Amino acid sequence: MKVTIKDVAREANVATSTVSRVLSNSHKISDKTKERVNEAIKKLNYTPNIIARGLANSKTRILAVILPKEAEDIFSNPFFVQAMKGISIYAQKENYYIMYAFKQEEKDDKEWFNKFIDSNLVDGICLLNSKENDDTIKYLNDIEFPFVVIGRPDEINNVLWVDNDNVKAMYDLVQTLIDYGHQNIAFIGAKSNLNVSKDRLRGYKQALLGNGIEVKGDLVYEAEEFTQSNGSFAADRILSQNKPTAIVATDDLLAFGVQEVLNKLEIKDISVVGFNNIPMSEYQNPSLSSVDINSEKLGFYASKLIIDKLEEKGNSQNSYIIETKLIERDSIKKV
Amino acid sequence: MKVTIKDVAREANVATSTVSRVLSNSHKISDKTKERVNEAIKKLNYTPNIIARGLANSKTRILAVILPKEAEDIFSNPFFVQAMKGISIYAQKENYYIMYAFKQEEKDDKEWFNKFIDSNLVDGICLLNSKENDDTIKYLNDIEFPFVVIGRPDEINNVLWVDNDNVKAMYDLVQTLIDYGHQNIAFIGAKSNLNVSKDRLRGYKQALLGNGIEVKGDLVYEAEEFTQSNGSFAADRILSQNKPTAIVATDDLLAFGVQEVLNKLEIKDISVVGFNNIPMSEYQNPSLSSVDINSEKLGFYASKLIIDKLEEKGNSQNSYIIETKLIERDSIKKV
DNA sequence: TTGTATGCGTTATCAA
DNA sequence: TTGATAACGCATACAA
Repeated sequence: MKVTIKDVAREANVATSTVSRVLSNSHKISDKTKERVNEAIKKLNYTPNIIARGLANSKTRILAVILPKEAEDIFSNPFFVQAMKGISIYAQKENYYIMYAFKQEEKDDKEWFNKFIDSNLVDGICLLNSKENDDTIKYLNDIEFPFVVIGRPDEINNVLWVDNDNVKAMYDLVQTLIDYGHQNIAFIGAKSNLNVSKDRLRGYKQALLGNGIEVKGDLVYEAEEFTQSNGSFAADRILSQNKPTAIVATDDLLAFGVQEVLNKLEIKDISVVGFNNIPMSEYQNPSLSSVDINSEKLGFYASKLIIDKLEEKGNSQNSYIIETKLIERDSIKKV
Repeated sequence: MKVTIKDVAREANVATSTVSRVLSNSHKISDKTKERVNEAIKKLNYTPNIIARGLANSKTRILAVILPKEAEDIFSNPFFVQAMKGISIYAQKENYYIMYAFKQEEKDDKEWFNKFIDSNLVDGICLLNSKENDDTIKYLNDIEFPFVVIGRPDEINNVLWVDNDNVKAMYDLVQTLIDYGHQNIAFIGAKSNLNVSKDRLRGYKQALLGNGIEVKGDLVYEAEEFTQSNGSFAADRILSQNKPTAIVATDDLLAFGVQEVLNKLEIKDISVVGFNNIPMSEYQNPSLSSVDINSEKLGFYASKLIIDKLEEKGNSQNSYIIETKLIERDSIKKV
């Protein structure tokens, strides 16, 4: 039989409420009873029943991580697992539990969310959506359910979010390339409707303009999907019209495609840089330089934001900008 | 305010117990009250409180998925996310919830597990360990807590598990290569102490012997880790001693390393096949053939095993063998 | 500082 | 077939 607070109370010769107080470290309790109770707890190997506790104070300390139903890259992009890792690190530190679920079809979206929400199972939600400007953000906002988003949403008011500064990340990258002597730099992106895409393109343009370099249309290509084949296609396209000395891609998979083309054409003097720094990048030929977006930290601070809010820790911000880091490898050549 | 069973009872003019019965579809309840209650439920938009329900019948319908603390490949190997997806599909179908957690340090392992178990939060555990013969398997078995393992454990008695038939998977692969005319086939593995490694090596040997082909020591190399660089090292080693027409690797990352060496040496007539069919394989040059282990299905049936056990659905088996499938791509050449 | 009693939202037992 | 009520394990308002 499970040992309950009653057993501990009996063992320590106190009331259950006293045990409860010791558990929550109430300050108005004498040291000696505190000690006695703690002894009993240890002796009986007592662990509080989370469910009962949850019922009593209508808080479960459970978070739900919502994964995209079928992001094309959820299996190839380590972002998701890394973010989940980061989330769990802070959560565990704060004694929170984490559930996960893959998002459902659009139509029964609300109904499905309510299963989590109305059932009182989770205290907060962490959205790992790839799609931005999601209906669910609006919905959760409307019903005032606590949630946090990884990726800056369009409507910022009242929503917790954490993201990289994608303008700056790309700006810094391009600036570095310019510092290395590159003047003719191409840009390959995908999903141009995403904020992250827009921001990275903006950073690219700003860096060029900031250095008095013209932004040329034939050096910019935005593909449909973040895939290797789209990257190859884009590279072919750009190379047929211009001869850049460097190509930046907003995703490593795109960059892989670029490298594939360059290798096939035996072009060795074009630098390539990707984004996300997925594990495979290191093993490309040449090893691919990439901007690491710090996925684990994104998750960590998302977790922190939502938990701090739930715990009503006062002075908490409502967003974090996570720094990125250019990992320089062989694919960057100085001119 | 949340709407509870009481509100429904009042609305429908019945007792709470009646509502509860309707909820659980009790057969001894008149159709007309059933209808009346259901109307009230719909009208008030009532959703049962999972926590209260959990307390009342000491079952939460929550499963916990335990991920390895830091498997070297947890971020690069899509297995984990795919398995989690599979787990969630069956779980959702059966109205189960899923939590996840990364395994902790060895030392406070038990203590950490007890947080899940003694706290009555989860009904069952799903182990996604890479390490086999894990202490936790013994522990969970000892305390008789329901769990399922992906990957056949050493001690099979009473433990639920799901796995591929790794002997057969490799046997079939090698047999296919032999059918294609290959006679000199090399084997590259890693972590030789794992069951999966042993099984795949066994399958390799059986296929060769079954075809009257001698197993040569200089065609077999077992590396430390499942990494690309280890694959390269192994390929170098083997090529320095022998000249196989095909190389099978027990992991795609190893195979990537093999391909890297072959490309560098401009060898085009050696077939290469990997295992796990990670997304990148398709984009290798040449595209890498690989044995797909059906991760999602592994997860699905793991979920099914543990849930069926919890639901005490009688005639359930205690293990499933999930079929594998050779995905043939350009890296396989007929001799 | 500690104990008593009540409630959290369900399910289950016992009566009716 | 339905209703009243006692659990489930814990937290807390109120008393002492």
